[in-house]
Parts: sequence; structure tokens; C-alpha cells
Amino acid sequence: MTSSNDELASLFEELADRLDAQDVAYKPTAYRRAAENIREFPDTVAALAETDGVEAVQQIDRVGEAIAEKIVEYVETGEIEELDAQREALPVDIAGLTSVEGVGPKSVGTLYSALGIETLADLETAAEDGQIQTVSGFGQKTEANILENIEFAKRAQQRQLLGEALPIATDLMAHLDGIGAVGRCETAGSLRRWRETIGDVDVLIASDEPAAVIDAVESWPAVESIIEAGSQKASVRTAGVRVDCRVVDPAEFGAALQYFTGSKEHNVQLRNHAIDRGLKVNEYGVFDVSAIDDPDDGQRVGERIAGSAEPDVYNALGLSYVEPELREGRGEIEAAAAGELPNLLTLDDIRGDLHIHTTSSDGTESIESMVAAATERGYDYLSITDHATGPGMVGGVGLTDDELESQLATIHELDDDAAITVFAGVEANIHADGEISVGDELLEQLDCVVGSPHAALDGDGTDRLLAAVNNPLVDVIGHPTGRLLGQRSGLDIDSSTLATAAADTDTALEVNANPRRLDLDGSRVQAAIDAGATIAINTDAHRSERFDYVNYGVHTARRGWAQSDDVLNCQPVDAVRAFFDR
DNA sequence: GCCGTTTTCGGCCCGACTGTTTTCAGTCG
Repeated sequence: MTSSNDELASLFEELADRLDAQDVAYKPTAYRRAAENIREFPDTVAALAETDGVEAVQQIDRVGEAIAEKIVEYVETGEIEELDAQREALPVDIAGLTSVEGVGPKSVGTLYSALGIETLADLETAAEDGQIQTVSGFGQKTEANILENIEFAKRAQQRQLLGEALPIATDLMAHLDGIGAVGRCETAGSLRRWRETIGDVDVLIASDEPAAVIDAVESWPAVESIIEAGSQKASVRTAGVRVDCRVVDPAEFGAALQYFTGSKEHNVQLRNHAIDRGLKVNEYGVFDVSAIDDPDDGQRVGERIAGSAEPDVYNALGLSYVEPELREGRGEIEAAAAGELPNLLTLDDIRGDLHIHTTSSDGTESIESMVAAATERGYDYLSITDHATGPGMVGGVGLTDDELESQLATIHELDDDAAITVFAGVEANIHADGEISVGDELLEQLDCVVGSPHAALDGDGTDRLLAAVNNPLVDVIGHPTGRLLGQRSGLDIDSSTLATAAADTDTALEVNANPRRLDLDGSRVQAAIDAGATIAINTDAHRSERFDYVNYGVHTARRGWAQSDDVLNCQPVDAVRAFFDR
């Protein structure tokens, strides 16, 4: 059993923290950057290491020889010698301790040396006993903060789902909207980039009266506690999430929005791009520092050439505007410099939904009701894809082949009367061996066959999904990895291999728009498109209001550089029908 | 440890806030 990218990435993050604790310079950053790229890599890194060795792993951005060798070492032996040595040198639960707000690797190192603190429990006891404030560099305030923040850390807060964080941000912005001092107000950070999970909510506010805005943030009814509140930023907690608010000068709003949207890697690359051109980018603007002796002498040094509008920041650097979803340091700066950024699809490009459920299986509305709602949305077509019975279908949910055949007749009748095209389909189970849970004779009669994995969702699923892709009766692979965010990681799949086969067989790979899934994710979409595969963006709606989830799917596909041409359900109905028939 | 229209060695983004300091280190984003 190969280890997941997430597991590998965590090992290198741990190593980074441990080196950081010992004041080692630069290596921690190198390990963290590599870890990030390992986590986002669309194929299984451990499998790559196992079959193709050190050199193949080095194709991952920011992974050089040393890290590649450690990956191979871990895959072969289950251990990384360097990490084991570091664990021995500093025998502490570094992930647990640094999960406390305000406690970083350096503090962990200091507290271990001074007090022998190894675990969260040790930290709590020491704080309660007043031991922390006796350590040089720590005081009463720090000790009190640790005690308070430890409670929050113990709740093992994970990253929040995008679908949960977005409503929180919307609520805050509605609250601020009624405040006179508040000008423009936008989300920033990973929320604006539509990452599937969010570390914290970032909100940016333009105002000439920052103090009034900070007050307004503090008076937001949802606030549970205030982490910090200065003259230009305030951080609060609500519903287990940290919300960071920053107030900026309206003339600098665009630069600040660019800066706080990130990602970190994107901004590093953007800054380097600027430095190469005698320019300086920071949260206050783009400055021409070519005639300045010391570009680092102050925040607003040189002649400001952009600042109030975000697109100007990019244009001033000779780049076309980079959409937030693309800002992950995956080649977008080079593409923007060359004028080769994709023309990303938008919500308006979506013409139908190819994967939804009704009361015939586990949905809550009738076929007629779902069709009416799709018509109301302005869609041109809708695929009815109720579950077929099979493993993974809890409580006997799902239609037998006989029931599907009778539903098929109903759908055809409805299609004749409906204003939009109604495709007859099914969501069939892809068994662990790749077999499909519905008979071939029936599949042949259906317009749209979605095959999805529903059980045995661990280990490598590449061969299983390849079997389904190569089945000529399967049109769409639904939620390919089967992941549930924050609950299960799902199947490991080699996205490029799968996508190449999908392109060859005219099988679409789904971006399941349910915010608990978002499966495929952005980097896998990008790998799929690079391999020439077609994407489908489906909501998997079990009631009509869930059609709204399509927005999450669209933005996830945009993170994968998708254009409308890449997406099956951005095409007119005849093209979709032709795709099903191929 | 990584990386290269400045380079295979010498750099590595930048700033706010806090708490502990008395000029700065650590943390965070």
C-alpha cells in the first residue's frame, strides 16, 4: 500500500518545523515548498518513486535530489533517517504544539530546552503552574495567551470547507456593508482562490477611517473572541474559524487585494518577476525603484505605477491579469508574461447538469420537479442519473435493472413534453474490480451512464477507474477519487494515465461540485486537460436547490485552467448527445 | 535544500502585530 501525497507532505512539514526549531536557515522553507507541491501533485508521488525512482520524483517543482532521495527512502523503508534523527534530537509533538496560536517552532525549541515541554499536556500544565513566564523571552501575557489558545487547539480544528467558510465571509461583509466608513470590501486569501479548504477567512476593506472599521469588525455579532485588533487589522474567531480583516487605503486597495489573495508561492514569483524589471511590489502598490539607491528603504519607495486597481498591478509588470483561481505558482506568471493564459470558463457557460438524483433513488424531489428547476435556471438539458443498486449503496438505495428500464420509459415521455432535453441515465457503481453494476443491455439503451466508485475507497484506484474508462458504455466517471473532504482521502489515482485513456475513449471525467467532494480537484483537472480529456461539471444534486453547487464546480475547474471547450456540459445539446453516442 | 535572460554558487518576499524588549524576535499570513 503506497502512502498518500498528503502523508508524504506532512513528513517534510514536520522536518521543516524541527529544523526551524533549531534555527536552521533556509532548509525549512525549502522543505515546506516541496511539501506543498507534493500535496498538490496530481499523481501518487509514492507510486512514482516506487516505479521510476529518484529522477522521476525530481520533476515535481521544488523537489531536488536530496528530497527526492528521502521520498524514495521512505517508500522503500518506511522511514526517513534524517527525520528520525531530528525526532530523537527534539523529542516533542511538534505538530501538536505548533497548532497553538502564537506558538511556532522556535518557541517549541526554547520551551523544550528550558522546561522539557514535549506535549500539549505538558504545555498546559506548565502554563497553569506559571512556569512559562519564567522563561526568557516569555512573559505573563504570552503565558495567558497560550492557556487561552490551547483550548482552541485541542478542538483539533482542521481546515474549514470552502462551502462552510464562504457563508461566514458573506455574513461579515453584509454586516460591514451597513457601516459608513466601509468602502470596497472583498474576500482575499484561499477563499478568493476557491481552494477546497480554507485555513482562515480573509476580508479586505477599503476605508479612510480604519479605526471605525476595526470597531465594526469587533462588533460583528458572530464574533466569539478577538485574537488581536490593531490600527489596520483585526483577527477574530467565529464558529471555529479565524477571520482576518485588514483595512487599507482606497488608493492601495488593488495592490493589497493582490497581495492578500496570494498564494504565497504566486506572490514570491510575482515579486521576483518585478525585481528582474527594476520594480518593487508590495501590498501598497507597484513602485519603479530603478532610480532608487536602496529599494528596501521604506514601504512606498520610488514612483508608484499601480495600486488602486488589481489588474493594473499585473499590467504594470508586463503581465496580463491572472484570475485568482490560477494563482498557485503552477506556471501562471510565465503564461501571463507570454499572453498565454487560458480563457477560463464562467458560470454562464454551463448549459446543463449530467449527474443528479430524484426520489427514485435517494433524492428528495421528483423527476418532474428537477426538470422544472433546471428549466427555470435556463439550462438546455438535464441528465437523470439515479443510483443503481450495488455495494456502497446504504439501506437498499438504488434502482434494479428492471426499475431503471421502467424509469427510462417515463423519462422519454417527459422529454417529449419538456422545454429542455432530458437525458435518461444512471449512476452505476464501479466495483473494486472495475466492473459496472448494471447490465450491458440496459446501459446501451441509456443516454448517459455515469460510473462512480462508492465502496472500497482506499488504496490505488487507477486500474479500477481505467477499466471503467475503457468500458465503451460508460460516458462519465463520477467523483473519481471518492474523497470526502476532512473525512476520507479517497482513492489514489494517476490522473495523467486515467486522463489519457479518457481522452482516447471519449469518457468525461467529472468535477463533482458538491463542496464536500470537489472531486476532481484543480490540479487533477489541469492534468486531465493537459492529457486532452473532457471534463464534466456536475452537482450530484439530491434536491433542486443544490443546483447552486455548480458554482463551486466551475471555480474548481477554473483552478484546473479549464476553458469552456474542455467541459462537456458547456457544449450544445447535440454535441453532448454525440459525445454520449461515441 | 533549491535554483538560474544576474548564477552551478550565492542568494532566498515582505510587512503587521504582539510581547518582550530598550531595538528586536517570533509568529503569521
